[in-house]
Amino acid sequence: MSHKWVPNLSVDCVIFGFDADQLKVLLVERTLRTTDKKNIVFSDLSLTGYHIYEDEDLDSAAARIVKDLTGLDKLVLEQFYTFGSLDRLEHPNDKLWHEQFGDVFSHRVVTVGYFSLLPSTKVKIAQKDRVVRWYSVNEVQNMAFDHNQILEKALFHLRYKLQHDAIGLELLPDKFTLSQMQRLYEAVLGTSFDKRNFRKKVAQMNFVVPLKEKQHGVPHKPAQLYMFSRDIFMRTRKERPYFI
Amino acid sequence: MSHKWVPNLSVDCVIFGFDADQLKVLLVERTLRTTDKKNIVFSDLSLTGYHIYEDEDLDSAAARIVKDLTGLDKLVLEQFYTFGSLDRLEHPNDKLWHEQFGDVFSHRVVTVGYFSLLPSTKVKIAQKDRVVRWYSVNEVQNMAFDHNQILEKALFHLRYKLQHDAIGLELLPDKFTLSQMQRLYEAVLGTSFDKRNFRKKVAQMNFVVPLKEKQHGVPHKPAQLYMFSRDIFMRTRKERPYFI
DNA sequence: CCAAAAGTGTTAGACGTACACCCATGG
DNA sequence: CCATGGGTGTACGTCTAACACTTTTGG
Repeated sequence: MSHKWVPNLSVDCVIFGFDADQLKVLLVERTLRTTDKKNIVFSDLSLTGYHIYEDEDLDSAAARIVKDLTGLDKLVLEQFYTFGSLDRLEHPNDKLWHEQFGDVFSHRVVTVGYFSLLPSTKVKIAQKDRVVRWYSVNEVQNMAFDHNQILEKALFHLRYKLQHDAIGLELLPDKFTLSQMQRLYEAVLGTSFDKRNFRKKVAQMNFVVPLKEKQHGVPHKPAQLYMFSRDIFMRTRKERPYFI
Repeated sequence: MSHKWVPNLSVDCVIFGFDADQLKVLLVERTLRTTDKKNIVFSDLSLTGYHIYEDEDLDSAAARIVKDLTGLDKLVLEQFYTFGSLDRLEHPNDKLWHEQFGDVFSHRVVTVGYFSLLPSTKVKIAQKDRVVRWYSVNEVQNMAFDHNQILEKALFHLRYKLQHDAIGLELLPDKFTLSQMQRLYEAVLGTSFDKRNFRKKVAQMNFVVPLKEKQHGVPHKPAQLYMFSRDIFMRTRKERPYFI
């Protein structure tokens, strides 16, 4: 791997996570300081992205970026849209930011958007030099570059995938309860479901498998735990597309 | 417009058309001749694409390419996927083709795929220097570069759009019969529908509007003509997603 | 024994699917 | 009058949506 990057091509990854009852997204703080490093000019948030390398294809670049940030590989990672407006890096803050690098980014950069799903509890974020945190998707505003737009489009695709591919199960921990699953669907789709009807639907999804195990130490009736069988899902996905 | 193109970024347009009962795609002949121009080294087919210009965004590049080829603007034109494998231009024929241009394309080119829909009868193809024709999507094989793969992915998106956005109506002429519409859906989705059930569905789509007009000069009972009201479609699309 | 979330069935209406015959026209 | 595609209704089964109470645990 040469690590010589292509100046006008990047990949941005929208890493979604789910935690208790909120849909989260993993973001990096971008802080511009004065040259003496004493004062902050501005500070905002950006998606995790980087230029692609000359000898690396798009999917690998996305996988590398996610791996570097979370330490995880083998995530669901899917390309959803490519952004190439002429003005995508033209906000005043973005220009200041680029000046820091001697203006090497002055031309238009086309970025390929990928999204990734994982239970937010799975991640040990190990970054010394950058502040990386989970943010609730509802609370993020005024991100760097055109990243609000990219997040918006990623959300749209996530909602679609959740309804057509049942892929949202990637956002849950390995063992989960049906209530957690329902809260995930409600958080992502922004609706609410009837508990009984939701469970009837799930009962038809034979890739959601009950375990011989229940919750422990909860101050109420312990719930049945389930797992997602990727295997059964792959074998039966064609017979029937599942919707909630 | 500077017309200085970006060497590692292109747009490829998959232009779908529908004609009687076949789904077609507009392709360009790519013929490599020996330097004395007397003999043909090889000849195959490619999608219509070109590099983007430095001062042009992706959507505009796609619109320009379609306009140059068909003379039409204001088409449905939608980005569907971006292709950036390292080996996408590595087939022996593709290498020979590039050598013709003194190898300027020797690095990896990332291409953004767009698809476009129109009734194939609407197009007057006006190209002196290139052979451009409609081909049935079922009959095309061994296209240039990775264009088979791009067409495959475009087809997938077309099928999806047809079922979820009723956008396939763009493929029909301004006035059409319900049988034509049914043949379109059958050709694109590769299935067949019961005539009565299909018509019941269409009856629920209030953006498919009956005209005060019938077919003329057909050797059978003349069919009611319909039009697609983009206006009604836009106003009602949120209330209910339509599927066939 | 209280609070908290888990778990469970029925009914009415909408929708999907299967199926066969008569109609209007041009030649 | 024949060939061709246009046009129509019904019945059955499945899916959706609305709705309320009992259970099990920890504190």
